[in-house]
Amino acid sequence: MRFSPTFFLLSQLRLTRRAATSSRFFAVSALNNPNNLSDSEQQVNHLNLSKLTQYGLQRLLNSTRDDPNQALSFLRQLKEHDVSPNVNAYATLVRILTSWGLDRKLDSVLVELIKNEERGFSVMDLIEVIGEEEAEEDQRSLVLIRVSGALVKAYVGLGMFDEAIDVLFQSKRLDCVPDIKACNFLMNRLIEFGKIGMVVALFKQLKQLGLCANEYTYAIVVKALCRKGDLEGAAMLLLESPSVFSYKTFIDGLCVNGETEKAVVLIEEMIDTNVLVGDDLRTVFCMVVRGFCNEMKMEAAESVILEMEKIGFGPDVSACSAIIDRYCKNMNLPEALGFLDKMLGKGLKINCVIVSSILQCYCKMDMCLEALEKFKEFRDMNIFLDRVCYNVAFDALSKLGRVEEAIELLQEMKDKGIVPDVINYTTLIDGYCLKGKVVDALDLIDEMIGNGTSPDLITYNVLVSGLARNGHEEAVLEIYERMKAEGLKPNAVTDNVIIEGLCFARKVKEAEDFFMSLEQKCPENKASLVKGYCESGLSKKAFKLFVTLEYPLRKSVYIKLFFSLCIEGCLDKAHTVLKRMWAYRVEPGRSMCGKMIGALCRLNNAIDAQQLFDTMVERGLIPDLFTYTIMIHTYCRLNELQKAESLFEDMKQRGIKPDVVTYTVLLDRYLKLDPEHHETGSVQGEVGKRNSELLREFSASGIGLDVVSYTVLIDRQCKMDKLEQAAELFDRMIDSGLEPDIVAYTALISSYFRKGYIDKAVTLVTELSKKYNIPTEHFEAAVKRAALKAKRFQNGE
DNA sequence: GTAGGGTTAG
Repeated sequence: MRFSPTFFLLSQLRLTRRAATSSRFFAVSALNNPNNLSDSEQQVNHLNLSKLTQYGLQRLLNSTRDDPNQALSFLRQLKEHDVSPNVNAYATLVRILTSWGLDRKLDSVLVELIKNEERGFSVMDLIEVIGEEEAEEDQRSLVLIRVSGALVKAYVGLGMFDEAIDVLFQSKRLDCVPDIKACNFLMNRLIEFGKIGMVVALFKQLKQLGLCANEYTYAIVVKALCRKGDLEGAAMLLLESPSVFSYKTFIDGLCVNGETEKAVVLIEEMIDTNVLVGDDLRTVFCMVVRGFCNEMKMEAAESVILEMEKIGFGPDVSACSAIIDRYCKNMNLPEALGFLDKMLGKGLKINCVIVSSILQCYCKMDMCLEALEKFKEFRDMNIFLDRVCYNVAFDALSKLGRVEEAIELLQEMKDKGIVPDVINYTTLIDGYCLKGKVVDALDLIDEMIGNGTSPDLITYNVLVSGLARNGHEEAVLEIYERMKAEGLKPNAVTDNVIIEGLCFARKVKEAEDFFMSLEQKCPENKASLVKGYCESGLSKKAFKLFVTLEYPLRKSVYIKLFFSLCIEGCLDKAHTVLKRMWAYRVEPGRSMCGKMIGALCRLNNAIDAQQLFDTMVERGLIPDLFTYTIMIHTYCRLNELQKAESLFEDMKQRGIKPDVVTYTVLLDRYLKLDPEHHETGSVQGEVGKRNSELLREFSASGIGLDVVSYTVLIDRQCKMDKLEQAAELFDRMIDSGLEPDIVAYTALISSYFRKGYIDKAVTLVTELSKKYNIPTEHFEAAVKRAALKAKRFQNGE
């Protein structure tokens, strides 16, 4: 057959038009409408297909070479009659499709062929048969290249990489240079699947086989080397084939690998030599912005935006969204909004990507309500919100326990014509599970499947977690089996959420049984059992298991176990957990450090608290006000004033303002430091000096006093026998709207007693007992003791 | 060049 471009085009158009009708219609029309049937189709209809010999079949196929649609129709009808065409028939069909340039049809035929394991011949046989064709050499190799290319694509599409590579080498053996497009396709997908090593090895082998790599091939291998972190190797390869395409890939590689600065230098060179212009330039600028954002170099990122503006790119929405997203991920909402404002002023149009970052930020900062408000605001501003934005709203509502409203929002989204995807459904399923509405969660699974969206591993993990946490162990196991049946291999997370979930539901026995049933118990699973035991109040059992796990664990395991043991008062064990954590260099975050320091301080374990504190600072985590204060408090309690003072200095230097508690803690310590000598005037010494300093600083700071700080000051005056000043402070506290508590009363009362002001003491006692409903008998002994003391004092004893 | 969203948190 002669190849004519016009003819080729026409045939394609016709095929497209026909393909638009359903295949069912196609088959039926072929059978029911005899007038439209070609000779060969009529032959098929009149034959008993199941008795057709392979030879006859091939002849039939051959007779359709002028109409590939009919050839395909045959294939379909044969399948319906359970006839498997042999290798020769397939070779004929492949030849027909190839000669017509119907690549997509060829692809789907080959995918079907590969999937069908009962075909009775190997795919290599097919290549062989096609290779042996008697046609002209040009024609033969054209067909071979097409078919091997299509086969590679088909295998790659099914994730069968080894087979794809075999096809490449097989066709090479038949003297056909592998299709470069297919090779590129294969290598690209290998990268996607993280099989970087295979790409590099394949490239070397193909080059040895004489493959003519094009610029895309080089770019792909550059990408692979960059993924591996081998930037030098990538640079070397770049020199071999320096196309703009490869350069872009390399620049991206630099940015992704934390070498954005180098990318900038390279780009500057390329701008100077006019190699990079237009959209290519814009693209690499965006890469650089993203790179700087990933490296947290925000000034650099923002300056690139300015650079882009200078060149005339205007505020680029992609680059700007990268910056906003980074600020949002850092939970720096003011910067994010400030930058957005600035850019809006310069003509940036806000879009749903930017909106989603901002909404997400609110949620992360535990401001779900605000996120929802903003969602509505943006929606009412007529900004198009896509399924990602909706999903953030679903998540916010779910976390607030308002899943029903999330479902209403889902309807709103659907009404706008947005089809929910697997992530949308997963979020909502999580929402139902969080509320314990597992039946509704299961209904959603059915709904999504009905809408043609299959649950994925995460969906099932969410579901199974919800089922476990709500104590439905049979359902858990049922879904677990269903996952396997659907080819979704449960992963460690699946097993972990089941173990922890069942423990959460106090089904420890079931959790243990499940754990035992696992064929392979990974360290993560054991860690989850530790957490599960903690969850159900079995922290000692958890600890026993924990000590046998001699490898680093998830941060959350240490934290959970640590706090559980602290609550149970098992301080030694808690300490062991902490030491293990350090030994394996598992770093708790700032808030966790703070909490752990708090727990250690409450146990007066200043040494470990300090060590954790120092580790925190070393790792660049600045302790917050609470952490500083609790450390200062602990040192005060342990009478290590020097350490307390240096922490106090330290926090002020870091710009963390001490609050009323911090000042009170320090003042109280100085006050109590030298109680014996308060009357001899030693308060005028070092301690007293510091005390006055602190007081001045405290009042200068403008921080209002609270009940505790008033009490400390009252106590101080009492200890110095300045009872009038003490009483004055007491009144001032009441005047300022504060309610003196029992401690405040007691401080003054005891001084009155001590100094023999029995009447005043009794008045306060009466007031106190009335206010806090305490029977006066509680004070009788004290009153008697005080009265006796006063009498003795009067008698000069 | 499918930016940004879903799982093991107290």
